[in-house]
Amino acid sequence: MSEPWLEGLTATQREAATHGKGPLLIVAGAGTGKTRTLVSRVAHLIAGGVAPDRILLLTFTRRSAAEMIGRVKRLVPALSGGGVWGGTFHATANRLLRIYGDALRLPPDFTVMDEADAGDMMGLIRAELGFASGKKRFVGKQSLVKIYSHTVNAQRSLDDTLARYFPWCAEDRDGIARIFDAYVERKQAQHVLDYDDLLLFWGALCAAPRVGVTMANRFEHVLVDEYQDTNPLQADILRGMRRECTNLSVVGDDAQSIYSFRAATVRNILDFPTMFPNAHVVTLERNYRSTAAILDASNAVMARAKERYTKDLFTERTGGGKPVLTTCRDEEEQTDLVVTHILEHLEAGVALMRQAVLFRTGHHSAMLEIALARRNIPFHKYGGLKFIEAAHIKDTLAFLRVLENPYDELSWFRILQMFEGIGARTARRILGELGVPRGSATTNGTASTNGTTPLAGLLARTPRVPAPAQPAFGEFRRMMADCAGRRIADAAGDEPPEGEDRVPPLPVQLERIRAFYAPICSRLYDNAPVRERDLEHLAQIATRYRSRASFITDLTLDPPNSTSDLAQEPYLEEDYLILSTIHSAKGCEWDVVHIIHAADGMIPSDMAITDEAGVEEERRLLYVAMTRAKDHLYIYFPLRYYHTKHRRGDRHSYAQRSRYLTDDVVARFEQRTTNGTAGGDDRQQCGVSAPIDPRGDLRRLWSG
DNA sequence: GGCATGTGTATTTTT
DNA sequence: TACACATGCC
Repeated sequence: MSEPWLEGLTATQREAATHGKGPLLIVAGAGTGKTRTLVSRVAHLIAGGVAPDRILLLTFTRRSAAEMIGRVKRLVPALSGGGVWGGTFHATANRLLRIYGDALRLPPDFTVMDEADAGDMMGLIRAELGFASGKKRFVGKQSLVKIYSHTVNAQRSLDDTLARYFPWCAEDRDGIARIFDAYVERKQAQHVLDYDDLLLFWGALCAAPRVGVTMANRFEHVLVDEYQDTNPLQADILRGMRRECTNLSVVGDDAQSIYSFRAATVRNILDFPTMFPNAHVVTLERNYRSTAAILDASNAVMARAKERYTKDLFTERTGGGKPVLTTCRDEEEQTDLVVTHILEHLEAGVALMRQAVLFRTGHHSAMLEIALARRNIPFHKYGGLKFIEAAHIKDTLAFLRVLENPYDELSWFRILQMFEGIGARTARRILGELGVPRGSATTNGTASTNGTTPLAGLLARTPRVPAPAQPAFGEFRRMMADCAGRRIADAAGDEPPEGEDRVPPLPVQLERIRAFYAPICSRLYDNAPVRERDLEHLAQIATRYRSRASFITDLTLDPPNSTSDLAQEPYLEEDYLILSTIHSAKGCEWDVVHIIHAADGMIPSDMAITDEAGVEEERRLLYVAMTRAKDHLYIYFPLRYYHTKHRRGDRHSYAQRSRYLTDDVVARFEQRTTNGTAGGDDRQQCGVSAPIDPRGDLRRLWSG
């Protein structure tokens, strides 16, 4: 065939891949070759003469963008230099705003803050406006961020959002509104954008008369993956990006929409033909991934959904046996069995990388991680806590952030409180002396009052600092001067020349910061050596970057996964098992999939079952998890959950099987119930020598 | 004004 | 249950 990028596609897939101009909606069920189709489509466009850098591919994670572009390159070898714009909505927004931001009077040195930073800023404002010390508890800072974010992303009024999603906060409405006002103003004064701003400003850019059109027309084709998990604001952006040129392809599956907490709505995919008239619709229903038995069980779960939009998937794959539902005595036995099954498949020739353990929340894998580490089974965990959220990482980054954006109050605040004898109060006073702007809600000036930045101010003169902090503070000023490529001025107001060329390279700056921070780290936290290793890891990442700005933004927009101290950094060639939250598993597939903690309260999560929509979304979550499996699917249900961890006795409660595993669903599984002797015998049978945990055996003495 | 202790509360999933 | 927040002591 003369078009290798279309080889092996079915008629429907080919129809989607070769669609000409105008809007295209691909409704693609799980495992129907969606990625394959999208990749082929991009290759087809390029082969047809579209310049790669005039193609924008919006994906859910940076990882999937990179993977897809890699596959396109393999299909179109001529495309060596790359050039296709790929990434998340947020990363793309950041990139476009760095180019076109002038039109919105966006300062060129803006930095991006993550959700935790946003929470801290909300907390600061909440306290300053006097909402922290009332008789009644005012809405907390994390909740404030959630409400704010949901309001912005859903493009609804605050009243609406409160009534519908946060009814228990509705009585604080006026206070919330005041805090939001101050929050918006302060971000502006400090040259910072939060996640939502990235989208909001991109949207505003689209609407700008001249630049908007220029920006939009820069792209001949826009393609969006996982469209079912976009929110109204993102839909608006797409509309703004496609006013004159309507080449827009979106791919999604309403049965896999699992991000409503981010204001994603399935309406986007359902209303696509209305929003973009003359849209061509292609539906992919044939599943190429899973065996018939796995698909049958997955379909059975979805059959009970309250609302269904697509038909059942079908497959012609046979064999592989029924999926296995194992009822375990407790989490410990579940862990034993998972490890046993994994090793069995490994012996049978399925590499660890082809196997995954999926779970609802990050900490559900805690016991398993310990067991894996003990048996020297390498693993890589996706989802859960990011190491970027660790205090020592945030501390270190605060220095870089201030160097990049001297108006960044939160980072200043964080840094100042690292010194002995400086707490919140003193830190706030020093912030004032340095002239860090706080917006007009407080009387401080705005960014450019006296033409000098807070950083220049710090280097020009030492603020009043309590005695215990003084030695370190002097060192701090020298360190910051080094990193900024400046000198400490002796005469006040005598600011040294900019001298950009004297700014040391990023790794050198980071080295300098680490040296300064090391004693602080061991004074502030207990397990300093572990943290020090994390910082080495951070330095390692930094070597890949030329610019400080892109290092900082990339870390917030695309944070590396948690480096669990138990998991030894796996080398690239080395085989390792995948542990993942179900959310992070979206779009992936494995030969063998293990779903653990299929108990009510886990799947569905206790937190999610407050309303029917939540219960339905959790159902889709289980469906997503199940449809990741190609050949073998195991679901585990621990009967008992212990309340106390290390105490004597066995206070426990009995769990219910996940409500989605109804009898008709279970009938599609091979059911196994252990009788308390599962671990040891199995291991001997399959010839795997696994050390037995003495503590586990000990516990059996009083819990069996 | 910093820092430790005690009480109360949210508690998930990700950019 | 762990963590954040607020009060009280140094």
